Amino acid sequence: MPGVTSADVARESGVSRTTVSYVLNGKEGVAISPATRQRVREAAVRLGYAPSAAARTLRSGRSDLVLCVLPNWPIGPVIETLVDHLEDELAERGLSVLVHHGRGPRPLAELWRAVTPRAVVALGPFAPDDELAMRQAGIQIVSTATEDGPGRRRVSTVPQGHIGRLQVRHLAAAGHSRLAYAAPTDPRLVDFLEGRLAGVRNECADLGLPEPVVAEVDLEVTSAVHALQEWRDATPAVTAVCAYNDEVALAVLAGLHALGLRAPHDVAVIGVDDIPAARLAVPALTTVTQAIEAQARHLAASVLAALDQEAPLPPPPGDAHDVVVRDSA
Amino acid sequence: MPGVTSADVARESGVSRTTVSYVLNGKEGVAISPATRQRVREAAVRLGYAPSAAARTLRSGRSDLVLCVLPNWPIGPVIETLVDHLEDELAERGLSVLVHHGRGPRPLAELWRAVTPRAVVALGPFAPDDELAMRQAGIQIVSTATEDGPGRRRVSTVPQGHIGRLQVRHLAAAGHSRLAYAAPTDPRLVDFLEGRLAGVRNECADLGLPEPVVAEVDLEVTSAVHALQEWRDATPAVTAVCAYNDEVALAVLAGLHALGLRAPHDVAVIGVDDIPAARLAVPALTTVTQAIEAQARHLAASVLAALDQEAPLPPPPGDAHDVVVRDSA
DNA sequence: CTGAAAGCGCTTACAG
DNA sequence: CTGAAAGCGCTTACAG
Repeated sequence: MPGVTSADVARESGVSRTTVSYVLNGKEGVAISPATRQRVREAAVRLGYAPSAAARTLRSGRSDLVLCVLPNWPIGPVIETLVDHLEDELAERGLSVLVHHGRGPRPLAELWRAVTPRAVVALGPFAPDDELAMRQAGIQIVSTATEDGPGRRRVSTVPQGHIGRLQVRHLAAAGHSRLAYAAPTDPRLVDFLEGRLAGVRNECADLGLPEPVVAEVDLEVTSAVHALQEWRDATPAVTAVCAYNDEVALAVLAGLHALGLRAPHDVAVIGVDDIPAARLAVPALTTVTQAIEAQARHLAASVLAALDQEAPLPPPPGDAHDVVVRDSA
Repeated sequence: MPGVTSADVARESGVSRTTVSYVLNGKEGVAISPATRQRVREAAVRLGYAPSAAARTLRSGRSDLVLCVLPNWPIGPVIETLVDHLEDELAERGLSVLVHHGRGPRPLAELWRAVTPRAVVALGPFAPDDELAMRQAGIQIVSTATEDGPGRRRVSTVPQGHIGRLQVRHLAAAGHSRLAYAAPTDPRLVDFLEGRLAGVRNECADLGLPEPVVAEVDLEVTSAVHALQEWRDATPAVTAVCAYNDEVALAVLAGLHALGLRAPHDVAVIGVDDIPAARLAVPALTTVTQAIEAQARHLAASVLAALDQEAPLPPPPGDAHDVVVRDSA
């Protein structure tokens, strides 16, 4: 039986729909006898009444949904954790988070129209068309993208460059001067790659180190072996590698092993993310972690600020990164 | 300006809302002059008209949304891929997939009421209350859970036991007879653990091998070292390990290395999932893969079948698993 | 203290 | 070929 309505509850408890609505929504300032309230609530429970969100949304013009649009790159445990925390944070404010894996060429339009979200959290860029249309529909957009569009609230841009700088700083402190960068081959990662690599280059420049040698490394041992040979042949030879992320770093480690070399003795390696496999690598992988919880909290606060209209944006989370020193560098 | 309505389009193009609706929805059987159709469509575009999903849902009682509820366990790349494929498949039928990370203690109720989905895909079990309520609301439930509730369409139950059997079969074929099982410590994985471990036990029994020795291994080297010592001290000593998944297998490999032992010479190891790090391990990890695309296709077909009412359930995907033989076993 | 009524935006019999 | 009207379920001024 799809559909117990407020009218059913009203009939069952002998009051009007108005009263049902007042009681169930805890409307302040309306004096309704405790007995009536009780009766209505019991009837609602007995009947298994659930208000229609569609009707509610139609009436009020807004839902309690936050749409989180994931970008077109591999998600991984970091984003997963971020989304989890975001859900927790927003749930406390009565907002439900729905995630859309924005892969493929499908337009977002159908989706956000279908859910009428209060806000959209974009964990990556999306089409300007979509963005404009959402704005027009009064949907708040909270974006981590780097560009600060017209009216867009730029928020907690994860400073990719900072990650690269941290890698270099750690390596330089350990006495390395000739660095390489192991870039991923997945084209979807290009935005992040550019940010992190720029950080690496800039930090090298600031420290007076030579330009890092860049090579692509996919998640195969042979690929890493090729890159390592190239790096070892450079003059002066590379002694340390910044990897785009832990998986790429794992590949470099595997390549090292295949060549009979050892980290950090022959070549030091540092990754990014601290995935579970990082501490299990041989040698255990030194890596840069991201303070995901802090970022999630900030993201949640930004969403709330966007909804509370002119509330000020929360300050960005402090240094959200840290180096976990293990054995590989 | 939130809200261009069909009335605006009607006014702009000089027709009634009825006609607007007919034209924009491509209603068959109604003869509307091409000129009018054209005019309406242009007006809609010019005004940037977007039909209100809330109104539509209220009217028709159903949306084009499929809610995918993720369970309370760590997601990982396998589920991620599954969801991606599911989205692609269903998008082709005009259905949008929304994912909810069903973690934490929050009830699902608010959520599914808020989106009024056509169907809910449950990648894990959920509370009987929620399930009953959804049924009553006319929402189709497609579940991969093992129990076949009243009226629930059980679907593509991923045969966890089969995974365990494959692991044992591979190890036995390589000449191992005394096996161990490396179980994860995350309590959220207990359902899967039980299924896989039962498969391991049953296959051992069927093959006439002794009971496998079970120990918990978390994602730390020390934990794996302890387990390995226990296994090596058993009589007869363990010569091969089935790991719950690749991450646990990686931990066992790390433990082996810490003890100065080698796989598969001293102890063979086989995982499950074929995560990217598996092929990068030293030695490269032998593992069981799941044919995710086939499972996603089947899941999508099941959803479609559930919506098309009495359409027959698609046949379950064939043997959806395979052993990827690398160096560790 | 409580109810009748309007209206959110849409679709769809039903009349012309 | 096209329009007036009803109704999906809700909330909320406005009257009593």
